[in-house]
Amino acid sequence: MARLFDLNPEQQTAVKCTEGPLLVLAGAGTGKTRVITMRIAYLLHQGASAASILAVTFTNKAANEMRARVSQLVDKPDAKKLTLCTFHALCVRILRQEIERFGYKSNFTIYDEADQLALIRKIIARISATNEKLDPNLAKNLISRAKNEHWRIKEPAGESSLAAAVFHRYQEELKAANAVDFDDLLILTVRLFEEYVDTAEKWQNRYRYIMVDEFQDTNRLQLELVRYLGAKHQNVCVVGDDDQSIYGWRGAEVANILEFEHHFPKPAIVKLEQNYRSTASILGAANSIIRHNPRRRPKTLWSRNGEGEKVVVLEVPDDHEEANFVISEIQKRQQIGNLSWNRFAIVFRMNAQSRLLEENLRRLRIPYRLIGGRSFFERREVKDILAYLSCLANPNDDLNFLRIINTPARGIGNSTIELAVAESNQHQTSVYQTLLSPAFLDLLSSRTRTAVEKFAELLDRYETEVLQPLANLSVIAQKFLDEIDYPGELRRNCKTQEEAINREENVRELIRTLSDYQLRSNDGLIGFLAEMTLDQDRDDKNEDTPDGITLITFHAAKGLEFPHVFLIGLEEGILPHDRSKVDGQLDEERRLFYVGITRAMETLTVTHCATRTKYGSPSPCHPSSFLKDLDPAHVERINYHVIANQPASEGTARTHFAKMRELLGGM
DNA sequence: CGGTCTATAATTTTT
DNA sequence: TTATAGACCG
Repeated sequence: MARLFDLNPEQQTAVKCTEGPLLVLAGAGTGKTRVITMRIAYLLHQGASAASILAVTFTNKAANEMRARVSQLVDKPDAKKLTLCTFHALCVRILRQEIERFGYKSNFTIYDEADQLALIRKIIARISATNEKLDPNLAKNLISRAKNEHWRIKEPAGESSLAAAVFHRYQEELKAANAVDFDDLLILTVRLFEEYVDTAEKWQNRYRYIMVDEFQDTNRLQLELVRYLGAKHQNVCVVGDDDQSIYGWRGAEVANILEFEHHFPKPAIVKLEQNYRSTASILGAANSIIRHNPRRRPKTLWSRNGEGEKVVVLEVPDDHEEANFVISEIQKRQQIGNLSWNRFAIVFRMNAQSRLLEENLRRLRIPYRLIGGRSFFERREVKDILAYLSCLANPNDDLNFLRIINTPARGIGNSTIELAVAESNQHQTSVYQTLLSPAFLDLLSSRTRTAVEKFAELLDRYETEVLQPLANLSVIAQKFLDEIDYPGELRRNCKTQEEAINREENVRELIRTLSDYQLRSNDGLIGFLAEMTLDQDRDDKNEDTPDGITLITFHAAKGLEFPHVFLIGLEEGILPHDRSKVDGQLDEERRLFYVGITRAMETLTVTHCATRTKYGSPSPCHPSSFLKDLDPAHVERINYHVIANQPASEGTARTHFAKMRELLGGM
């Protein structure tokens, strides 16, 4: 463990404190991931078995990154035996073994938010009276909140009668479809531990050492889960930073980290305050902002990186000028230092703010990467194919079944489907089961009957094939798609050739992903589908990331770092956002600003506009109230007009020349 | 039923 | 400005 000497004293303490509860307060850029990975290596070195170590993260990305880094420190077989995953993946793993106690089958399907919404829409349409209206999105949020708040209580929350009815029905239908949603994964696992002491003990014994990353982002249920798992051995190490808690609006409880000792008594507490990322100026600015939050564990970041340039704060006339200024500033620095575009990030509060930037960057032909936007999985063809595969894995999942029952059209029309749904409701069976029943088939015309029988036979045949132990899933999937002529369907539904080609490529991509999956996993189709649902952020996973300026929201920027960071739109109403000025959410907005500041390694520029075009019309803006808290010792306020009137510097002129030549050359 | 029109509202989004 | 949902009409 010679590598231990690479760590600072606090980090070493955190790594070596293996027994009993441990709270690591890891400020931004203080080497948090390093501590966790080293701690895992240290535990193994001390003789702990890899199978007894559990490390939980929030995102798949974090889990993958951690696994990669641990793999460099420990033996390969050990690395494989570690349980290193997200909360939800851990719950899936546990529930695949235990869920039958709750009346589900172990091949349960996981509904993502789109599935949830589709189901809720269906239910609202079915049960609401004509004069009643309920926004499905609102209903989804109510249901999720109710499930999270009342998971101990069987009765739904006292919402409006329609919402309560939808809630009730929703839960019934999920169960009937042998499906669970994201909340259920946590709820059922916690309930499992609560209600079955022997099972709880089994898992407590399994995981002797538990680590939780980003603990400030855990919600109530995730805390419960950790409490149960760690109850016996108490070797629970949580790592996080209350100052970076920015997901309160999604149910994260900062209290979990602020009151850690209530749940795990007498923990060791280690503060990591030495920052390895930023200059002293940037940290000074960050400290001066976060200091104003009342409920927090005080920390003061410091670094040996030197003072660096002062943080620049600049008021610009309007949002167009803002975009202009930021981009030309980046262009200038890129040119002068011959830097790659990768080193620059522009950070904003709302996705809408990226628009102007994009327009400008496109016009100037500067490469950029826009982070965020959930797309791949919202594409119809991807959803369709996953629905097909889902039906092969769990044909009783009505939602997925109905999605594809007549796609491509195969002679099972709406009236037949309605009849089948009605029958299935009456007999409390799935639509698929209904289709198989002779009683139902007798109700149909001979032509429809043939179509239904053919479809049932098709599913049954492939279901069998998929279940073969040595089944090559991607080959089967491809064969299946060809047999139902999905490519044809795709072409028929596309207006342009271009669109069709694009969608076909998406299909190939998915099949390829399935093929890759099978090379590294033995969990079959069920496992693949779960992974697809639990890891939807797989847009550019395969593509090698090209060079470009990063455009990103404050939220999405957490955990990342860039040499040169521009925080834009620091205006009252945007950051802090108007919609968050109710109850105590101002703290979180401040933390958001803090997160933004601490992304910067070398330079930080903050802009705000005097006027901004909001919803089409210009409206005056005031500087964010947070700006006045910035320690003047680390900040330089620049007058925009002075810069604007400067003649173009040599660097800029050269840039323009180069661009022009490039343009001309291309013609 | 499906297309077009009009009113309305407008963060952030790990699983 | 723009996206979306509901109304409205052919």
